[in-house]
Amino acid sequence: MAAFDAPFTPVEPVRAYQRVAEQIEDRILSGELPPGSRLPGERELVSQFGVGRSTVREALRVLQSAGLIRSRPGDPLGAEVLGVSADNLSQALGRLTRSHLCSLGELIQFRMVLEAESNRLAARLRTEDDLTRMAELIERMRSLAGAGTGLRAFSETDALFHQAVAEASRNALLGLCARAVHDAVVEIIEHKIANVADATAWMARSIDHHEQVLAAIRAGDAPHAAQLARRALHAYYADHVEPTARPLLTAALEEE
Amino acid sequence: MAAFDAPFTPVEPVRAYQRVAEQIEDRILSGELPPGSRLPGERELVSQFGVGRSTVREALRVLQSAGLIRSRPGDPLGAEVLGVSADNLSQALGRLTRSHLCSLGELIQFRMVLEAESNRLAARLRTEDDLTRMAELIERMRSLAGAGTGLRAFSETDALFHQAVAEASRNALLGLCARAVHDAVVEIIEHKIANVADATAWMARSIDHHEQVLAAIRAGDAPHAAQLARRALHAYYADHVEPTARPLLTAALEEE
DNA sequence: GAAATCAACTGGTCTGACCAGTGGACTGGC
DNA sequence: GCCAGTCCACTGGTCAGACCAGTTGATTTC
Repeated sequence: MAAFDAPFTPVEPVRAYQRVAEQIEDRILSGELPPGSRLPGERELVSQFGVGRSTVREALRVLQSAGLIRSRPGDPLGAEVLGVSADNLSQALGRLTRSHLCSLGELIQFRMVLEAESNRLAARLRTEDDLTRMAELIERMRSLAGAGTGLRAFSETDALFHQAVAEASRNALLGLCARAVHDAVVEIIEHKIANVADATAWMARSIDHHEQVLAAIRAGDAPHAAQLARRALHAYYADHVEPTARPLLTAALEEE
Repeated sequence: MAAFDAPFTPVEPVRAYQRVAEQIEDRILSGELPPGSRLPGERELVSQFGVGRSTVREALRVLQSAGLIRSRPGDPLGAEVLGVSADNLSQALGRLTRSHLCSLGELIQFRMVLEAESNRLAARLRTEDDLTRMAELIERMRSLAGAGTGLRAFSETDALFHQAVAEASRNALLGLCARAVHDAVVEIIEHKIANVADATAWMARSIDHHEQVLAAIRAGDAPHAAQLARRALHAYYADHVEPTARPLLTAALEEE
């Protein structure tokens, strides 16, 4: 049947650097080269693959731009394997936005969807351990806010809380994407974020929000947990998006 | 205040190829180099940037692996600008799955979320033009199924329908990501997809589903439109995911 | 006028070289 | 024995020049 409309597919040449990159990528993704391990030096790879150094280097460039490895001049151990992360995703999302293929408003709306779904699933599937961990993180946020140690440590704990929710939702992909979108958003309106007028008040409100989320998740109230994420993001970002996009953002607010 | 916890950030060296790649990427993303336009030849870029050819080539490799350009040996016009697409996203998602950082089940679940939300928003925001276009595409699917021209053309029209829904939802990002996830899924279980026992029956069911979606969107019944996407994906893929993931997939089925 | 030929390109690859930076071995003084 | 300083082999980053296979368009040939 498949022979009807496309008996043959066009064959395009495979470059040498592609096959080198593929071989290395396969070993990284299969776990044979775990994060933290080292690749041989470039000159060693040259002799192992039987190609020139420029070919090896182009392959390494591709892997590096995909965030799979990192290399440092002078390092006698060779390039370091980083493993797969969400960096590449957020980079791609940032490009989409920068090229005006999608707007900041769409990014925010997308994040509303992801976090809401994360919360919803967490409310249904969370274990006691998940709840304990989330409560711990909120406690840590509270102490950080009290100590006045600045926003950076607070934001890190914030991210950990979201990660804990993602774990409780039993879908790592939701969490990874939400993180990627978050990073892309921060990259775009970073300067405005840094200008939070009163950091203390902001942290207090953030803690309050997280506690509500935790309560909803603990109670297993999936719709409410989802709605909390939507509302919080809308309230926080609505003023930052293009005025024309605001009605669309509001359209994503209610499920019903 | 920011001076408290991180007065200085570490400065890492910027490689020459990075700055070359950045300059070109900026021009592509800003629209100054629209899709279809051509970059100068490598030797020309060498003299414009004042760097060696290997540096230029590594920069082009990075851009090419990001899907922004494409080059072909012997082409006197130089590398072609492709613009931003979802390819990079699906590539990143495929890597996540291949490295077992997320499972096929999570991918499917993620797609359920995206398509459901796309349908929901489309049901609220669609215009008459959107509805007309969707109806046209369903008509085209019907004629393709009747003509027995094979699955490929049918699947293309299918993709166009989903794109039309995404347009109606006024959030391109949802559509792009759904497409990326779709591609990643196809890449993983491609062989099983190709083995659809009875293509005719499958196409008939697909058309039926699309008609239901269109009806819900036309009626403005957002919850129902969303639910249709969830159910269809669940019904189609539930048998293909790891048995342990099935309860999780089912958990994402109902909103309530 | 159509077909075969040719020459001037292109990108892909290889080689060999140099540089700045890194880290371990070696050496000195204590 | 220990620590500081020096040194050197080696790394990745970059450059220059070369060759090849393939494309393209003009030129020649019939």
